[in-house]
Amino acid sequence: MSSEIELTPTSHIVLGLLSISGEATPYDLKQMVSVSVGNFWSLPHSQLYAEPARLARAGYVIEQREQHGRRRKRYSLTDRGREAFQDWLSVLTPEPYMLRDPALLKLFFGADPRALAKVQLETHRQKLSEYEMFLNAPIEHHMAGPWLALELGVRHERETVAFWEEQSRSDEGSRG
Amino acid sequence: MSSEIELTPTSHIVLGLLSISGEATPYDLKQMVSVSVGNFWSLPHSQLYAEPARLARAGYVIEQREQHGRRRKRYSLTDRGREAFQDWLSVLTPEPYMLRDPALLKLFFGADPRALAKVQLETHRQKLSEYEMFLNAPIEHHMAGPWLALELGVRHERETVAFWEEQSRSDEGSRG
DNA sequence: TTCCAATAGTCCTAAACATACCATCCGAAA
DNA sequence: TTTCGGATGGTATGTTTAGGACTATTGGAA
Repeated sequence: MSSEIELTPTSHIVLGLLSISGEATPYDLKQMVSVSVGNFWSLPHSQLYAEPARLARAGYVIEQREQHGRRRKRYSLTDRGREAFQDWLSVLTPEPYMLRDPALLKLFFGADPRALAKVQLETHRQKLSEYEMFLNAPIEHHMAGPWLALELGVRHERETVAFWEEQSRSDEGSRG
Repeated sequence: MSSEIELTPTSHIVLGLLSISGEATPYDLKQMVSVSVGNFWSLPHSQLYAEPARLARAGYVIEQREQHGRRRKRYSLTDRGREAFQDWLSVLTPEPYMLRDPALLKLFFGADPRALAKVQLETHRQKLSEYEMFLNAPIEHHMAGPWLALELGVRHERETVAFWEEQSRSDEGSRG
């Protein structure tokens, strides 16, 4: 029965969140994503409805409808799903990462750095302070993984803010 | 005639490269991308065949076949294309940036940081030294945009390398 | 003169994207 | 007791992308 599908990053996010939470509706997933992985791996919420269904068809998760109210779909891992997730976690190959920053693109193609900086600083400072709030929150019980990911996020943001600050200070007429 | 299309980041990359080079075949674009924007905005080479054609249909570029040899298609900007590109360059909105790093995803979901670090260090050190070679290259004539983009790239890489170095040094059993 | 590597281009399918739209629930106020 | 709005929850749809697999052309060396 279970048709063969390719497990994509999206798949692993769903599997991972289910392995943390035990079970979840797409809406739950959406909430979880928005405060965690969503910070560094954005995906449209529609994916969080489509992907679990796809995983269910292939036997990685099971789908059960709630009995009352909206009869929402709740998903949880099957053994196959658990296994697939662990496999993915433990295979450490140098997969390509990808940074996509429209501002960087504009910078590259010659947009005015100072003008760009003005807008970028706003965005990135805000992001940074959001992250730092998490970092400084008095939690004694945190999971190592998310914590480390957050730390790298903060470092990137700090560096980015520093960069744009320099740009915003740089004087014009220094063309090569 | 020219059907209306949405200009995507890919479109702007093509327009931008054409505005720099005057004209180019898809293969040329491919080469250009691979040593420039490709470093921070990856796209499959097939896009560089499809996108110019799409832009041609909408009147942003014109397509002319070479007369001899392979009769390749050479593209160049129309006025409309030039204009659209400048418009894009000058509109500075806080568009979202995106970092997608499978390693970060694994880190988040609990992969062993030290094991991850081993692989990541290799990749990122290599990338960094590649960038630094560019930076140190004795060029007196460089364009400001690419140079700045490169600089930010280097800073990101340095930060990333530093992070993974710390992870690879961290001792195990320090769980919260 | 055929063989190979580099060059150059095409095509296909699944997945991702974006976003608009639709439906349900619940509590407050009219 | 209706009705209204906001939060919750979900679906549908048309493009675009991803990313290979595949094909073709060319020039040179054996």
